[in-house]
This record gives sequence, structure tokens and C-alpha cells, in this order.
Amino acid sequence: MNKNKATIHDISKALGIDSSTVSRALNDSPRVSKKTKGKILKKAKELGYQRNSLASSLRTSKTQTIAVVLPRISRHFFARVIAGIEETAHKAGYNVIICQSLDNLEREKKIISTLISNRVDGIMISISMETTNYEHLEAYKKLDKPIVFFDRPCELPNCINVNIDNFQASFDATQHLISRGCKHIVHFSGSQKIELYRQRKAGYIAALEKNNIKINDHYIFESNLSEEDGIRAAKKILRLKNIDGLYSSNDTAAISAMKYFKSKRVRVPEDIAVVGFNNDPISAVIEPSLTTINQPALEIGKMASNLLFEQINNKTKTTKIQFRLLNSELIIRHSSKK
Amino acid sequence: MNKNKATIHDISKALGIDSSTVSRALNDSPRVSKKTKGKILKKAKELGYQRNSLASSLRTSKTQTIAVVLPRISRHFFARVIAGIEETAHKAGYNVIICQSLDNLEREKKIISTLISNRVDGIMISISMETTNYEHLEAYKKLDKPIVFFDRPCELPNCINVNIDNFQASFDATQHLISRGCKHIVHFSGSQKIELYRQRKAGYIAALEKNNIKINDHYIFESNLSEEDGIRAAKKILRLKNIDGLYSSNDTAAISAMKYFKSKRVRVPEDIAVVGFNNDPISAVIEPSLTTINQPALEIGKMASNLLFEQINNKTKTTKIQFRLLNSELIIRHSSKK
DNA sequence: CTGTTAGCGCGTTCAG
DNA sequence: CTGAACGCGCTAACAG
Repeated sequence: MNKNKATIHDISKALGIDSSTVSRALNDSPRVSKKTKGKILKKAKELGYQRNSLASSLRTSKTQTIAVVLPRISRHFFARVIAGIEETAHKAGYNVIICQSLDNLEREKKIISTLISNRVDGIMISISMETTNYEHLEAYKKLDKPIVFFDRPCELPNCINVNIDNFQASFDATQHLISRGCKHIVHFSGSQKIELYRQRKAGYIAALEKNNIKINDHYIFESNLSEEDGIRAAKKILRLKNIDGLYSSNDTAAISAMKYFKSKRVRVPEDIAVVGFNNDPISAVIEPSLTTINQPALEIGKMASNLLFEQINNKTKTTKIQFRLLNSELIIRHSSKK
Repeated sequence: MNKNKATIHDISKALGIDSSTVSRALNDSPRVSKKTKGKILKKAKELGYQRNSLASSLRTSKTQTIAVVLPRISRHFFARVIAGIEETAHKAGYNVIICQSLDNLEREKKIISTLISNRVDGIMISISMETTNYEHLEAYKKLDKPIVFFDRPCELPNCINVNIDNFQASFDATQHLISRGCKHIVHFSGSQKIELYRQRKAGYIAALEKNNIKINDHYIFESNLSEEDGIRAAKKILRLKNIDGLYSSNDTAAISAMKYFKSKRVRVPEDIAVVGFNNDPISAVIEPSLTTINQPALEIGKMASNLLFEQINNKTKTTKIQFRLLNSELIIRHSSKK
């Protein structure tokens, strides 16, 4: 009724029952009789009581909240990962905070700092492309709270990682192009400072070597994942006359290159094949014959959050798990704890 | 160093300065000498102190956090809105919580409930398609905290709404098709229980009437925004032989219809024109000749958050604002306060 | 099964 | 400019 929220004391006074009993009743403690519990719940509803999570969290030092930190939610892959995370989290009674780093280290640092201030119970993160040291994340770990890395692997020991087998996926993708008869395959790669792109490049090279195809450095484009880079690369490709295949290890650049090809009326399916990692609906639209290695985003999200909850509840039995999903491989890499 | 976080008391003891002074220094109060301020800040950094927002919020009853509630973050339009919101919010020193209702009322209710528990300072919401009453939101308003509606208008009085002029945009879209020579224009609409789709349908009808084109009920498809609906509608359209135009007031159904046309080898640009509301990159890829009325998503986000901050800071001078952006119209509809 | 007491970490009085 | 004391709302620990 009033502008101020009802507290347990309001309902305590209204009923002549001590506030601690009210608190217990509201938490459905077995140590309160059904009768008084009923009275309390009724009064609570009547007064429009809603628990003050801040006070509760302050007391218990548990926020029932976990955070996902990732480059951008607009990428289809990440949106799917979030869906998977929310599904498991909500079932487990946790709230999820979503944070975008925009692949910017400074932003990521700030995010982690406010997550520390807000005392979230755990963090799942796909690190920014600029992240090469992990001090900000270690500050969080020092609080004895867990971090799970997904998609982009953490290069530190003692980290839990959830991702597909990037080497194998890359190998498969390249092999697929070779099997279709490609001999001159361009590779869109990312910065070699990042383990993820080293792994993917390695898979590409391994497949070529296995098929006795010469590795040509001019065919490998290192870039960040912007649309501009995709267009720039596309232009270069059109100048390399004999290209018959393209394997891109990132979807953003691949899609923008495809757009460029279209605008230049290059007939894509006959001339160039593209293999990307995500099942973004845009890739299905851009060219139906496009070949794609999908990452099982939903499963990655579920897996990552489940591992996080295991950590939060100190079920430390996390060991190396590994299994296949669809066309790609989901790996949980885990080195011993503390 | 320790597993436990440093508090202001730790730094208070370490320095022999009272914790209240430490608190003031950390909040950059002018009532602390620069000298002691310096000492305190240094020690704070040394101990790895990070403010406990929970305690701070509990004390001040301000969380410095606002929430965005919307159907799904994966829709390009919403992702852009979020970008706009985050930009303004971070500048203003606020954190942003993103929540997906998945167009499900029960979920929306639960979200609002936990936002109340977490005492966020304000909410911006694009209501779910199932939302026809606003009790859950009124519970929040009773705490004297502001709500701003965007995209999907709230049908209650005394609400702040940020959206384009849907009637006009619809009118323009339909007029555009008519100007291109279309006489038999199909309209994809949403549930007429929702004001948004009523407005859009009204704009379509108004344009036809102005051009003396007969309104044909068979040309109007009411559906929710699923992909399945798009395909279902596409099939029906192919049966209506003389259709020469399609005006869709939602992008999801339009895009999936376009996909279907493509798969059936119907040559889209000559046979059917599509007009949608969003600047989703997917629509640019699906068919370059596609005509689109864009919603200025980024601006909507900025506008909505700015209005929210005005409310939070009790600058109640919000009056009717109205201006044009790009091809569409951005309206803030606002009826008098309290 | 219920009441009493104390304190989570911080900010804000009110004194000096 | 700084210190002492209190309380935000809730729950854990200890009584009874």
C-alpha cells in the first residue's frame, strides 16, 4: 500500500510472531509448523511482501546469480549459448546476468570488477580477443568463486574450458573441401596470439599436408572478425585467380565476404565453397549450398553452466569429459583443481 | 591475499583511521583531506579492496542498476536497442541487466518479481505478446520506481512509451508498394489484441483506402511471429495467384516466407515485394531489392534510457516529444504523471 | 517448534 | 576535517 516495501518485520508485527520465524517460514524451513507457515504466507501476500535479495545476499554471501561474459549477444552462436545457460540456471534457481565485452579488454576488466562488487556466485566467460593476461579474472578466483571458460579457451592451467575440438573441426572442414576437389583453399583465420585461431589454423594445415597439398602463405588471411576484414579479404581473393575453395574459421568475416561476392556477381557455389563454424540463420540464407560445421551452442551453454554449478556446490569431481555432437566435437578440458 | 574480501574496516584498522572516514574517502567526499584520501586509496588498492555493492545498495536503497526486459535478444532489432541502452547507461554509471521473456507472460512475471527483489532502480520493457494486463508491472511502480515501455506500447494511461509512429510507418510502407504499381498487396499482421499490430494494420488499410484499392480480408494474415507462421502464410500466398505485393509488419515471418519462396524457386523481386520494419542484416542478404522501413533501434534505446534516468532523478518535466528519424518516426507518447 | 541476539558491509547521522 | 554509533533487511547461532 505504502510507497515503502513491506519487510519481514512488518509481517512479524502484524502477526505477533518473531521476525526470525517469519524468515524461516518464507524460506520454507521445516522447523516451522504448517499452521503458522500458512498464516505468515497469507499475510506476506496480503502486504505485497517481496524478499529483499540485497539484504539476504549480504547476510548469506550468496547472490543466487551467475554471470555470462561474452563479446556480443547479437552473434547467433552466443545468443544460443545464453539460451542454454538460462535454461539450466533457471531450473537451478539462479539468475543470469549477461555482459558484453565487445571484444574490448578494458570493458571486460570493468565488467569483472562490477561483477566482483555485485558478488555473483560464478562467471562463465568467452574472453575478448584482446585478453592475453588474466589478472582481472584471477582477482575473482581469489574470492574462491568459480570461472568456466567457453568457446575461447583460457591458456592458463587449472581452468575449466568448454569448447569443441577446434583442431578436429578445422581439419574436417578443410578435408571436406579437398574431398569436393578443391586444391587451392584460402583460409580466413584470426589473430595467432589467440589459441583458438592457432588451433584452427593448425587443423587447416594438417588437412592440407595429409593430402599432399602445398601450404601457400598467401592463402592465409589473419584478421580480426570484423565485416570490413571480410570485404578486404574477399577483394584479395578475387585477385588470386585460381582459388577454388575458402575455409573460414570465423563466420562474421565469411558472411561479409559472401555478401561482397554476391554484389560483384561472382557465382559463389561454383567458384568458391565456404565452411564456417556456426549455424547462424544468416548463413543458411546467404547461400543454400554453403557448407557449415556447427558448434552445438545450446549444449555448450548447458554444459558450461552445469560445470559452474558443480564448482559452486564444491562437487569437485569434475574430470575430463569428451564427447561428440553433430558434426563437431565438444570438449571439456580440465586440469587438476587448486 | 586472504580468501575473504577486504572491507572498509580492514583498511580502517590498517591505517588507524575510522571506517566512516574510509567510506567517505572511497566515495570521494569533499569532507576528507586530500592527504588522508591519498593514503586510503593507496591502501585500498594494496588490499585489493572492492566495494560491496550489496551492502552499499542495502544502505542507500539505490542499486545503480537498471533492467531491460524484452522478448529475445537474438532479434537484431532488440540487440541494437540494448546497444543503445548500454551506451547511455554506462556513461551515467549504471549497470544494465538484460532479461528475455521469450514472449511468455509467466516468464515475464517472474522476471519482474526478481527485479523487484533485486531492487533495480528502473525498468525498460518491451512487453511479451501475451501481456494484456499489467499487474506485475504495477507492483513495481508502487515502489515509486519508473518504467519505460519501448517498441510495444503499453495500453495503460500514465505510461512512458518510446516507439516509432507505427501507423505512419505502415502507411508509408504500403504506399511505397502502391507507388511501385502493386494492386494486390498481402499483409502479414500480428494478433489484433495487441495495439502495435492494430496500429500497423490500420496504416496498411488507410493507404489502400487513400488509393481507392479495395480491402480484401483474404489478403490479411494474422499470426504470431514464428517462422512456421511465415511458411504457412507463404504457401497460402502462392495459391492466391494474383498477389503482386507483400507488406509484412514483422520481420521473422517475412524472412521465413522469403526463404520458402526461394526454396520453391519463385523469383521474389519480380513477383513479390516485401517491406519489413527492421534493419536486420539477414534481410539485406536474403534479397538485395527488398524494401525496408527501419526502426532506429539504437536511438530508441538511447531515448528510452535517457527518459528512464530523468524519471529516476525525479526530473519530472517529461512532456510530449516527437521527431522523425530516417524513414520512420520515433514517438514518445506520454500522458501526465501521477 | 519459536524467540533472542548478533552481525553481514556500508553510509549516515550527530558530535566534536 | 574526523570519530562514534546506529541501522538498512535479513538470517545463523544459540537458546528455550
